[in-house]
Amino acid sequence: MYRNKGCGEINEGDIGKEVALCGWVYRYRDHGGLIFTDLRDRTGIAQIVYSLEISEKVHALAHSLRAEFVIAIKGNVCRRPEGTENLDVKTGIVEVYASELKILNTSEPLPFMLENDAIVSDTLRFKYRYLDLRRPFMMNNLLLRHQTTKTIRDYLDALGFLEIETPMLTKSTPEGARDYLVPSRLNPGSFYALPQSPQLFKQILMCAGVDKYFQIVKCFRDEDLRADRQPEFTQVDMEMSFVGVDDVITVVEGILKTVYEGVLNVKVETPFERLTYKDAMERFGTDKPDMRFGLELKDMADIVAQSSFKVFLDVLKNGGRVKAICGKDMAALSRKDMDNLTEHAQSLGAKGLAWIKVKDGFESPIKKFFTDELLRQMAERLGAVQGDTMLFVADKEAVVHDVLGRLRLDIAKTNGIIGADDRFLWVVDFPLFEWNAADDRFEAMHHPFTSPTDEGIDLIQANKALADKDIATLTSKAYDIVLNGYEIGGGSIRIHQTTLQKKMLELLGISETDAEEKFGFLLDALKYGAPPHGGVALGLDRLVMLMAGSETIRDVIAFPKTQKASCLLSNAPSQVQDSQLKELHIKLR
RNA sequence: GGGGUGGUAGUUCAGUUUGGUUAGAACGCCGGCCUGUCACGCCGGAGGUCGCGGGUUCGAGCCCCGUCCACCCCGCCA
Repeated sequence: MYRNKGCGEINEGDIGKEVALCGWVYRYRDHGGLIFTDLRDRTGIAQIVYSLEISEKVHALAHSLRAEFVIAIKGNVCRRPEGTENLDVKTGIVEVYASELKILNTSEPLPFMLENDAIVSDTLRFKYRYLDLRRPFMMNNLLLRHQTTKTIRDYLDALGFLEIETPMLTKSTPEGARDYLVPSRLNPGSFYALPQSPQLFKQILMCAGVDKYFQIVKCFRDEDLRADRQPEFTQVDMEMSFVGVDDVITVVEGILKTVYEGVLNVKVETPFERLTYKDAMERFGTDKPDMRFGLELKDMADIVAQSSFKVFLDVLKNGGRVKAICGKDMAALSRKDMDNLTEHAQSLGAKGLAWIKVKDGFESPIKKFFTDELLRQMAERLGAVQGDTMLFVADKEAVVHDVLGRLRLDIAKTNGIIGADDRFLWVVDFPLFEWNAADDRFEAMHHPFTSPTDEGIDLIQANKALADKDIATLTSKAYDIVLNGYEIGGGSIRIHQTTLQKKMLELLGISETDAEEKFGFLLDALKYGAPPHGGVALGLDRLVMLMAGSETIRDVIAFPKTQKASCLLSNAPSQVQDSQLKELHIKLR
């Protein structure tokens, strides 16, 4: 027997007992006649004492211990002498007097220190991930992720969901992200694609009568990486039959509430707040607003229309928008600061950034175009008080929202006004289509199987040719779940009738042959009694990242990839032998 | 594809503005001392392809050109 307790599990109840512990030497403090080591395993840290009075032999051996040696000890648990307790450590009331010590393995000096707060470059962390993961906060992230998936599995199981696996070697889909391709040896010139999501298969499971499906599953998208995006990531994928939007939302709210309360012990109020896509864009300039602070975008058109500022007036005349946000405490910024901020806004696509400081009256290069009354009205609408700066963007609506939405985030971060509590939000009523100017056609905003709202269905099935502007106003039964400004999930009610699905594909400009080729198997399945169904997928990595209070999903993925999508631990991707390529009928260019 | 930040000892960084003797610090590492430490302490020591390649120069960590890697962002991510 190596051990009968975890290092972090010994406590006052063990005093007087002999325990056997195993683990890594986290730190050693050699006082000559008395040696202490902090012994670490997954459960925590225990202080081991090696004393000449217990065993000269053990004491001598302990002298040779170094960081990250793997050892097994036996010894008596004792209360620490009064005044030497360490209340920062869970086991800090007690210590173990080693009567036996076995060195199970030695360790070379480490490439970096394992302290929680040690700053280590990502390059080293990824190359020596097994060392990085030994750090308590990383081990905690693994634990947190496990507890989260376990809680979700249990919760969905209790609701009658079946966990079903879908293929990893599947078919390339025409829309969406770039696919990872896998060559088929048995079918020269043909390729599988790794799934971007199990979308079609889960809908087909509904056609099979599975009723409630879920899967915690890897998905793959060959796109550029970000702090919150990896090429392979994990979805909690779900699909349900005979449900509407509210049914799906209720399940997700139940999951998140249970996870937060069960894993983090944080109380969560349901139902979550909901915003329509339109309101989210109007008020926050984004479809994934961070609700932990205000600084909302305000429409200024009616006020600035009364001014003589030609820039604003021209924008309004051309159908553009003039909106503003309140830059808290930004009146103290210098002219140069404001120039930098303007440059920043321009880099985001704005033509410029107009500002009016509230500072013993108003101060601005454009002040002369506004009467005092108009300035007062604008400050009032924005809630701008002494010390604040009003920031204006005038442009096409999309630019105004994008620029102000980002500035809003920047300002909140700089001023530290982001609330401490996590804020869940549903964004609903997404547009059904999105205009793709580059390809000169409409695209599905969510995906081509998303159901329009009921009014939309009526319109589409009225069998009249729809004008582009009508198509653009159609909304869908799609929903996103947003947490602290991150999209942590999304889904929709699907189309379950062949006729409507065909209409949709038509509107998307996907030919019948193409549709048949790409996802004919779904269209077929809809013919044979497909039930109404809908679902959702949660981004597990992002959810756990936010639960862990981390800034990047790499911290909650055991073996993440770099920004160039390589694995520094295994050195993937790598070249392969010519013979392998030959078997796969592939010739490199 | 584009913009930005960084790369100097095992690690984290300073040194680059203004080119000039032997490239520093802290932590870690090695040796010694130490019986109540917990980031133990004290004494001593070792440790460098300044990412890589080229150029300018009497002389390059520092200037110029190229390139690689990591990170952040834009595009992209239904």
